[in-house]
Amino acid sequence: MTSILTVPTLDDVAQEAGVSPATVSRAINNPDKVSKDKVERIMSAIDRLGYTPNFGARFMAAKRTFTIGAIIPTMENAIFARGIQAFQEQLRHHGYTLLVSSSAYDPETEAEQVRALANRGADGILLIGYWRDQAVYDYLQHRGLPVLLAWAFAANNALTAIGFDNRAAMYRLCDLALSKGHRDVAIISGIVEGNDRAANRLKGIFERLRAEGIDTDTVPVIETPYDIANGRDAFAKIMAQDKKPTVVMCGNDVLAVGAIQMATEMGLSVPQDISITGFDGIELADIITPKLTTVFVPHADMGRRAADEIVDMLEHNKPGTSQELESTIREGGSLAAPRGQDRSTAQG
Amino acid sequence: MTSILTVPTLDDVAQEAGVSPATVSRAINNPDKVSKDKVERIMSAIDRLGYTPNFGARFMAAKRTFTIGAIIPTMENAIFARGIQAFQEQLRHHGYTLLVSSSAYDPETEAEQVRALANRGADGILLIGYWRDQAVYDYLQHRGLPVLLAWAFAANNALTAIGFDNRAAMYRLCDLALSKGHRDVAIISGIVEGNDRAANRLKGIFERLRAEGIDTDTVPVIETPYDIANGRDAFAKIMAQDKKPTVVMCGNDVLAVGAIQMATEMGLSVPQDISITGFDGIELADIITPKLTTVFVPHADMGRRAADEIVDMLEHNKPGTSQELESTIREGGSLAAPRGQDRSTAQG
DNA sequence: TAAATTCATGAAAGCGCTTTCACGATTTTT
DNA sequence: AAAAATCGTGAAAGCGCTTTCATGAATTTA
Repeated sequence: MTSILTVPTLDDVAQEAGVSPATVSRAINNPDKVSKDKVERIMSAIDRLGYTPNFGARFMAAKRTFTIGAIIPTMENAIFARGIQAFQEQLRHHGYTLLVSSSAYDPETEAEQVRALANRGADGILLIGYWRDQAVYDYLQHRGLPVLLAWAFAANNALTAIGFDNRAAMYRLCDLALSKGHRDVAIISGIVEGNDRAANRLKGIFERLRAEGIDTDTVPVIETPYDIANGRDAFAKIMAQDKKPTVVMCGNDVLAVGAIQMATEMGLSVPQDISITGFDGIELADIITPKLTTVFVPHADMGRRAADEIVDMLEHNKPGTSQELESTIREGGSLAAPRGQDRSTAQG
Repeated sequence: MTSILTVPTLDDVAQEAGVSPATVSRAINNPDKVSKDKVERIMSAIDRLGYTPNFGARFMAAKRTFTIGAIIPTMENAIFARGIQAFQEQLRHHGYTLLVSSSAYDPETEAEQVRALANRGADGILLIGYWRDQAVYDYLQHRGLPVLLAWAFAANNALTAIGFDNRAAMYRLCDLALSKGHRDVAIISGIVEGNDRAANRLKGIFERLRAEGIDTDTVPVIETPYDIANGRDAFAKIMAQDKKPTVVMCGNDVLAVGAIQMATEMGLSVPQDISITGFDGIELADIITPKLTTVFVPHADMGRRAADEIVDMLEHNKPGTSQELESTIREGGSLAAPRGQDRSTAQG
């Protein structure tokens, strides 16, 4: 047993191995710059002492931490939990550590956390989506910190991003709804302000509806934070109005699940009485009855690729290349032709 | 605009404010030890320069980081995601930062991450459950790092823990099943090795069954990692055997959801043909049809309390006091009297 | 009013590491 | 065999902060 509460330092290792501290440092970081026998002696000394390098000191001296910071809106949504889990695992393979924090969708908190991560020596930062105060991007650039954006992809944006086109995906889903014969659409959207993903999903629906000649000003839209309970409330509110929709398109699966629950409780059967769609393709979508018709996004894959990409950016000190991922529509059964409408002849 | 890629240091602030670095440091950490006017001058200099203290340097000099490390098995299970989210938020209120990593239920990974967190200067560490190599505890003690355990509570254990009694909770749930008339029980358990929560849940069932005079050696038990797909497979396997149970008790909700899905696919209706129970009380439990009869655990509350407790331990440098939380049974409808058994006269 | 405290401040040491520079020993080249 | 290049190593500086210690000024006590 070693002495109590004395953490061995690099100098201790040097002494134990009978070499200079410089050599120990090299043995750890550049073993090929040190003679075989000394490396061995040093390694055994390290084992004997139970030495592990002090992170703070290392950071101070080397300015590198092999740490990536990530700020996500919340861990409570499975899409981020899964994506970040994959991100972390892949990062580990590259020898990097992940520092996560969640901003609870609050821009101020996010900005603060960006600073915190920078000061903790994050070598690079992963953020969700594009929209945020320019000051944040300025700060990051000022500190020379590479940023990678995830969960979104916009073709003509200079920032490196890895994700999918929320607008196009929702456009396609809306297209599917129209093709089944729906013309009366209502929307339960996430909060759009400061959230380009939510905004683009909404935009995707609107664009498709307009292309169909539908006046989007008459389309009921409820904007509410992503939460099952909010999905329930919003659905109830929508169905309380005079003009009832035949399909309710939701900004994500969480809202859609709430909507389905409420529909069921109201005695409406989905999709016979009302169709409901989601977005994300999380587990919930597959467990609810009926299964959700939703946009499936490869979250874990995105996390993995994001890890590869940001490490690549760091190691080669290059800007990074954006990647667009495929999202696919998964038909679960919550979307069908509206009442009195034959699926095969679907056309308004 | 400040110069490119030059992060301001404390010395820069000192110069800008016309005071010594020592005074700046004091103004930041002990403002009452510095004259009013200088504090003001320093603060404005800090703002002007956009200074934020370097974490590594601070850690080196002060040996405190106001950082808590947490290692959870996985972020993919909502129980940890929610608990940790609450833990982090509460920690933030206390002025602490959270560093999370997940071990994927691998003891080696966990041990490694404990070291990593220690070297990053975590002031304290949160771990899940009791069971792990004594070497980990020794290491932690050697480094003088306070540990708090969560998601488990054992009355006569010296380690500070905040959680609930998995064994007793499962005992009660099993009791409920027996009281409905079930005698033929099968179990889908999580992997028990190295997981005291899983082990105790299993133990709780066994104890209750033995108290009823049931030979637990004849009870089918499948041990499998927590995963919906595994729950499905396990259920199928159980129902493929000659002796069919009337109730399948699952180690957590995730397994139970898989079991229900498979039961439904096999054409069995739950709970008429077969009863299924869960554990945890996550969202999924409420969304599946039928809703799960499960043990509800106040995960977010546990996270919040854990934050309070570990901060208290740190600030007052005291051992900390364990807290037992209440878990409650929530009847969802997936557990009912077995076929041909009247609920009111339930008795085998 | 003189002596004793208290207070605000700065100089400087040191936290544990990496890395530049210098140097002698070894190897390669001519 | 001499000159040039390469290699392994150690001394020492420095990263950005906190904190002890010393000092002179302001305040309190006797």
